[in-house]
Amino acid sequence: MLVSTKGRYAIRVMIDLAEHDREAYIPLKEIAKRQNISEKYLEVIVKSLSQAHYIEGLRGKGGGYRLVNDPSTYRISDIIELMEGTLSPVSTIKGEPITFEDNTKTLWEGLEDVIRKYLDNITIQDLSTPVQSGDFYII
Amino acid sequence: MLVSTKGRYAIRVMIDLAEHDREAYIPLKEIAKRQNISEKYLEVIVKSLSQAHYIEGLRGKGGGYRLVNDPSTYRISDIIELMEGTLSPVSTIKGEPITFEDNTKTLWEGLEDVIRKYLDNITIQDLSTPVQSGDFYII
DNA sequence: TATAAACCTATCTATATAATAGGTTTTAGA
DNA sequence: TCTAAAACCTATTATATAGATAGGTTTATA
Repeated sequence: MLVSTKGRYAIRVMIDLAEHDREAYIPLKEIAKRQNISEKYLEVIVKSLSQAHYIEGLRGKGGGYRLVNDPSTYRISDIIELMEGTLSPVSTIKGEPITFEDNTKTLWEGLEDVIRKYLDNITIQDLSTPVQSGDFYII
Repeated sequence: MLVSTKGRYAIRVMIDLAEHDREAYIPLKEIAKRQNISEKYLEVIVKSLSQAHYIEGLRGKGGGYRLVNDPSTYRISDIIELMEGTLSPVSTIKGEPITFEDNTKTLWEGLEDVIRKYLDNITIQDLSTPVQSGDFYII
């Protein structure tokens, strides 16, 4: 498994935020309910997203989270790399890259390459249901 | 991590066999030494390869393992799928495919697709140092 | 008949995954 | 000014997976 629930849930949180009022702060409770993920586990995930300045939190009543930038600027590759620590398809030893035997070195490098190329070209915007111009919000 | 040591070592065993006398049976002990992998752990790996009829073993003195087919017929995708159980980049719950939220379903399917396409087109032969016509064997 | 090999079954340990628990701090609004 | 709602913080726990190891039995060959 290349992408664990942390990576997957992080993407869903970002999509959720992208699909709702970009100016407003959305409470985690709401996201948890919509995405059917425990609020406590989401806390773990948004912490990373927040520290990376992908999202920002506002404390206190009326608080929540919102995206820092436009959904089109968040590449899936970056989110996964943030959450998983790497995009490499093969294991590393104590954080150090493994020493590949020559024969398979290019195999794994090439694989990481196609994975990265694919995920580089997909953004949160691509995965978000666009807010229709006909939609209206109660602000 | 998409590919664990099981998948990686399996590929190395296959390459090792491809690079040596195709008719002869190569003892695991030799492969273990060359590849610097414990013989006991390799036993676990060759068991799967053997059950899948990718390689065949011969017991007793003078025995060992050899490839069943030509190196060009072994796709890396198949070997990894055999060893890891899946080529899917995301986790499954109790062996059942996870139910994806619609937004990201195509994301993960697309990712599995590019991974498979890449690995489908590489065979054990591609990773093996070809036996030169100038080389000679003592048979 | 000794030796070398595959083959078999079980066990083990460390790490990563996936979460949960129980708080403290901050802020808005009644 | 108090209360509610929210983020934020630190620690713990359960389970699964990864990555092996141990100790044997069976089989074939020279």
